[in-house]
Amino acid sequence: MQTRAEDDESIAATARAFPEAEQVSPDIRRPRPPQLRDVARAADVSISVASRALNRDPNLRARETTIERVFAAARELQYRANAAGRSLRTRAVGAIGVILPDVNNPFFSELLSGIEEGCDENDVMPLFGRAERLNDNPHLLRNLVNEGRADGFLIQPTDVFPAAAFRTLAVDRVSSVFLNSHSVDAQSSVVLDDRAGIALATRHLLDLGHRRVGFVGGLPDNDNASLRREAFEATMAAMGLTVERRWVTDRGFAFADGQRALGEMVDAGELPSALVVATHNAALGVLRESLTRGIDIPTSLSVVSLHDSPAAAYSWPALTSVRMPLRELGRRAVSTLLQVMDDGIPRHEFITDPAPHLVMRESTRERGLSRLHTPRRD
Amino acid sequence: MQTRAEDDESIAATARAFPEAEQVSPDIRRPRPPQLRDVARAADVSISVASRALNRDPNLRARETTIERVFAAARELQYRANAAGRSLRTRAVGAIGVILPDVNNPFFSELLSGIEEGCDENDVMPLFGRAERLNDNPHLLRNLVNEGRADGFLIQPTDVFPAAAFRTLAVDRVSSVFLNSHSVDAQSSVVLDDRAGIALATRHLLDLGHRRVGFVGGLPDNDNASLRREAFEATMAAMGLTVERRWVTDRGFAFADGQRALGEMVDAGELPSALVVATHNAALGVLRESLTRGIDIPTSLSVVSLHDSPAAAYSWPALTSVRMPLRELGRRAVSTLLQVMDDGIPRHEFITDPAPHLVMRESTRERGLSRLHTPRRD
DNA sequence: TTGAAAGCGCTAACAA
DNA sequence: TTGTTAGCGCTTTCAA
Repeated sequence: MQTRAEDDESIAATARAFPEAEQVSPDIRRPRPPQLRDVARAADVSISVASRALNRDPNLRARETTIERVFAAARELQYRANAAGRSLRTRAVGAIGVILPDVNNPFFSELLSGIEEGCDENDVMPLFGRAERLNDNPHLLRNLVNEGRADGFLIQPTDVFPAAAFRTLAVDRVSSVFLNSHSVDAQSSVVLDDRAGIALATRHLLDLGHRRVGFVGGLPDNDNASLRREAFEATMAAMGLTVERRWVTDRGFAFADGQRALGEMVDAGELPSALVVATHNAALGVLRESLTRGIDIPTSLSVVSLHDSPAAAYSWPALTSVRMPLRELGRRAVSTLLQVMDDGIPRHEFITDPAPHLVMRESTRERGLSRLHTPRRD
Repeated sequence: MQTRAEDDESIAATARAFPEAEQVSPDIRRPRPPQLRDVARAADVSISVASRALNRDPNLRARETTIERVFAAARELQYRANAAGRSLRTRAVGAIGVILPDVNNPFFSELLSGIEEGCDENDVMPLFGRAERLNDNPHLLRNLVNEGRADGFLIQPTDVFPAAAFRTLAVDRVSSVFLNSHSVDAQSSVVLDDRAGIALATRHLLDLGHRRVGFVGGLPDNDNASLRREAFEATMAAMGLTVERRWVTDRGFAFADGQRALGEMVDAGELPSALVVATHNAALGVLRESLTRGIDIPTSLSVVSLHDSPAAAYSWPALTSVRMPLRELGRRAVSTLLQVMDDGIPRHEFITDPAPHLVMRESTRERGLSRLHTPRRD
């Protein structure tokens, strides 16, 4: 039996642990979610029949009515299999890590939708992570795997990525699919038809009568950047046009790179009459720099970019761009990853359908036409 | 001993199970991650001592060297506790769902960083989800809980949110914290000092000599919008200034709402000399509309917005804005959620530190000053 | 100061 | 056609 002092201390300890316990009613505890055994009981079958019915085990030879009873019970109870129990048994957690750089890049919105669609279709859970986080926490990917939180990864690499973080994936033999990366060390990949996109953008300018066409590209040692530049040069060459060196830049894919590219072209002398910009953010940078420098787009310079986004409609002037099938990229990336996880065989998928599509806005115009809309007064 | 026929059948079965096994070398299998038993063996202790040492169980009375041995072994093996095993036992998974609208809103980048920081500090895993997804899949949150994938939620609600999806959280007694929502039905919340932010923006304009100041606000039945509008009116009143009705709009927080607000103000007649815009995207819309309509910012109209983002530096002209402590909001939201999950007591936190901070760019100017930088030619 | 063992929810091998 | 049961990796109670 406790003394009075002990009673007091015990009460005090309780009070410290629950400083506002009086505000919490005891029945506020969250009820236990329904379990497989509840479903089995409700359907009047054994737990194992319930499990095999819900998982559509082909080896289960049961009456159709029995199976239907199980499903009805599961629906009724809003049963969802506990992920931990299942994962412990199956050594797979039904979740994939999705590592993207720079989540606020406006063009990701559609990619994210596609990935979520693919996940919904295949009943897996996406775990989104910003690539920046790998800098603070280089073991993140390995930890995710070792903790059994992710079965595989979707990764969009960039120039500024900690490549070492991805090496460990190969070492640990974790399935991963790279998004729109033509880099050779991708184990598996799903890529867009960048070549067709750039060709479409370039031909658009040629169709408008432009002949002095420049190219704002990515860093020279980036595989995607080289591919896009080659596609530009090939399209020009197919028309019998040569590309002036001074009108081709390779500063990078970011907003500031686009600003710098246009600035340097201006400083170097005469401008081309039109520019293909290899990526969306750089094109926004070009637009911004043209405002700063008083270059009128599209009257004196037409600009078209690879990749579209909502921000393209918001810019000044609204940006003409080539819309790439990013939603499809996301969906296919998920299904490809699941296949790779299933059989361990690397795959390289190429998305040609739907094809790239030109979205005409205000930043391109026929060569030599004067602008139509209200000029900004000064 | 097996017969030849049995051998054959066994081989056939293997082939069926691994249809393209010849392409996969046998050692390509992913090695089993280290387990607690491996750590225990390496440290020469029992599995239970290892567990209690790693979890810093205060009831464990063990030699310091023993504990150190366990940690050394864990480090050596890169041990990470399997989440499924732990979760099965503890009924908590160490993950929180983070539901945000409109991931590509540029201002989220900093909020996301803060949330990830908070998660790293507390060793929990964020599961990001776009609110749009709740439309396709209204049971998402409940499923996440019933599957044992998330222990609680961080939610940023908006006008277009399926409120019903959140009701179920309360019904199911799932801990959740609302981000910067002053809405009354938030069980718990962490909010910024919007009032101070709006006051700072307004005073900035007043300090520049503006007296005819307008306000571009959110929808009238949005709690945050009302609060911001009241703060604006209070700051004006404190200076003895009245607010003209026609210079106050309540179209909403989106880009297009800002465009529409300015358009309607222009159509209605004389403009104020300065505008406080209650949110970032709407301010970008105001800037865009001013270009369309040939209104020179900041010469004829100064614009300042609540909330800053990288896009503010990219707009034309670069947007002067009030930087709110979004990173801190993210960090505190995580720690608050963990507290609520721990004791079930709702909390309402108010972030005043760091204080809102004015970021001067190009969209505000002293009343009556002509512009300094190179005008855009026409 | 340390260890043995039960049991979390599920799947699948095996038994009936 | 259906049921019983072992065991996935971990934490924690209880015993030593």
